[in-house]
Amino acid sequence: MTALARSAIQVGQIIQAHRKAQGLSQTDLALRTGLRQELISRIENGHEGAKVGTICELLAALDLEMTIGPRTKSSAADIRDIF
Amino acid sequence: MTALARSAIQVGQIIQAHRKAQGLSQTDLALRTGLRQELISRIENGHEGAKVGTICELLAALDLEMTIGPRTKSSAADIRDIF
DNA sequence: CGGTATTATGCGATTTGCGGCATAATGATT
DNA sequence: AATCATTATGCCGCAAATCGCATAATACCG
Repeated sequence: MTALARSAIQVGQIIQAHRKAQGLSQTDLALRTGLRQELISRIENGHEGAKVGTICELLAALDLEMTIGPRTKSSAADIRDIF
Repeated sequence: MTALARSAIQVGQIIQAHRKAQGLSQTDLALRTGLRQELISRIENGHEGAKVGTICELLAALDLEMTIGPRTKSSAADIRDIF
């Protein structure tokens, strides 16, 4: 459900996965965000230098959010360790 | 422990909080990352257009990581709901 | 196969990030 | 208050992101 994003490549993959899961085209996302389809394409393919603001807009349009916390190896397996 | 970051401003606040918590100055962080103190200052103050790569470097230097998932209201309280 | 939607890519133009340096503003310590 | 550490700001220059448009490549469907 919640995915790790330590690089731009991972960010792109996550965005693409959720966009597809919601049945949206890059153009749809572009219309929602005011960005351009070409840019979204590049970002989904791991564009290293995308801006934070741009990413946030995309995430918001996809009803996603970003969280920041201490580094962990896995993401779901050791939730148990919290308790 | 893990904080929500829906905007560049929040990203900056989180970075600043963790930097201080680790007893580091902006200059210290700059040395670790190869970035400049001035840039870190601007990012901590919510620089909208910072690059994703730059943010990732800062997070890594602070032993933090970013995760992306569906939007939720609270962050810790309803972890219980997962089970 | 043919046509259409979707995604990827190249390019010129404009905007903007970031390096780099200087310095102002703020904060802490004595 | 004076000094020193830390953080914030302004400006220049270069590199790069984004725009905007065109179009190629690919996938989808009848």
